[in-house]
Amino acid sequence: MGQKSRIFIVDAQPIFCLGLSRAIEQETDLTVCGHAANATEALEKIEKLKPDLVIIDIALEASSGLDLLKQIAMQDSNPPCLVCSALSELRYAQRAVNAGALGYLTKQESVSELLTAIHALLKGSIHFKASVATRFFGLAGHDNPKVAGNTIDSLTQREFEVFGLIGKEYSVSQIANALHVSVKTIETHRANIKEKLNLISANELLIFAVEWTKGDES
Amino acid sequence: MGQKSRIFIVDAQPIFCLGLSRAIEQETDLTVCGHAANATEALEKIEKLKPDLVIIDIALEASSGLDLLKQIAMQDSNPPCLVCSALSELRYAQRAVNAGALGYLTKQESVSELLTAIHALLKGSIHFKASVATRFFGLAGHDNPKVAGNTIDSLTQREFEVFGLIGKEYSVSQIANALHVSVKTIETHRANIKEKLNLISANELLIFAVEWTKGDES
DNA sequence: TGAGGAAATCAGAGTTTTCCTGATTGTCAG
DNA sequence: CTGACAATCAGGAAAACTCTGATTTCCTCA
Repeated sequence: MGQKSRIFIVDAQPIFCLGLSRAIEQETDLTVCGHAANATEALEKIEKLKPDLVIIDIALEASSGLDLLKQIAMQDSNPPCLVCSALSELRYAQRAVNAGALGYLTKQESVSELLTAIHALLKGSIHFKASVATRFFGLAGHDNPKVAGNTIDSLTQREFEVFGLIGKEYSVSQIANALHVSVKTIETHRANIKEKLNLISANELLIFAVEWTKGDES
Repeated sequence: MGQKSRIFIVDAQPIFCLGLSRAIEQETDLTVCGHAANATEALEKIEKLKPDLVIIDIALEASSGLDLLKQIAMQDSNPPCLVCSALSELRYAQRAVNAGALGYLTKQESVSELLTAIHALLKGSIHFKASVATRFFGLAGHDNPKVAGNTIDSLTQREFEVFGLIGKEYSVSQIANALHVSVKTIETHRANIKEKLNLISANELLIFAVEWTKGDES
């Protein structure tokens, strides 16, 4: 087999990083070529080291891993990226994919599952849980019309405003008041947003909006 | 020195567990005597193994690490417990202390910081960040009554169950169904929970509960 | 031992939100 | 000028929320 595949890790938790490194180094065909705890450090080192795969957490310090994913995608060497996060894949997998990730793994997953995902991405395929795949990509069924197009980006200007206010925990009536329109209008916007984001209940929408708003500034 | 101090790990993330083990085993005076991913498994093994120290995550699968802390405190051998969680210490440290923890470490902390905390607890002292200590225990000042007062710990058994289900995004009727009681009962519980946690709206309650429960889901 | 309190259960009634079904107006591209 | 899309709004039924109560059971403690 000769050459080992070189993996770069981006994670803000040193202890988790250590575990990840050990799990990878146990494999005969894999090695860790470096790691970083934040986006800027990661971009520099990835540019220089040109790894075969990047494992990246969404929750970094001072920035979102989603932004980092987009920036990596714009680099000359564009290595496949596997997201490994404690955050629920039902809420983040699709955003990760839109940012350029080819796989999503929760930190609750076992070491063997991790290695399976790594090898899948190195062979050029993708890795997601079945639950995520069926819900967002319609892989279980047959036809998948609008598919992955349903993200924040597909929201209209007004819908995005409403979405932002939901994320700030505004009630429907408060939003209507803030935007000087009818409550009914806001209800329609909310329904459209849910449709576009594949969200089922109002509670899901609230949580998604709050998390999105939070992960965007901190 | 002879005997190594034996440490038991309770964490639902296998990869993090691995990192923790490696960090501990690197020390000449420490060893890992076992680990568990959930509360029941942890209680059994701790009873049997009688470790010198337990490192425990708050976000376990299907149950809270806080309950586990309380149950450990009721065992014959009552080993010191160090909480190591991704959740903010400003928000959860006090609850951990009330449940019996002697230290709180975030997963963002370095390996050396981890080892410092472990050695502190093994020597019989406690380990908290200065920011936590001053805020909750008044160590900078003088008097400390019951501090911040309204926490999760003030919830009754039933209220806590409801709180947990809210965090799993159950609707009111779903909770009523799951617990085999009237919707009205759940509404009362929710009102009481809001009162105790100083939450104003149902949305606030939902978000707080989800934040709390985060990590338990898959 | 019995009075008080906390926990858990539920009801009535009014308000708000949710979730369907629609509809109207304007804008802009082909 | 037509069709697609964005933004606005309505009606109505069901669910959830909020408030003010009430009952029962169980435990404590004076």
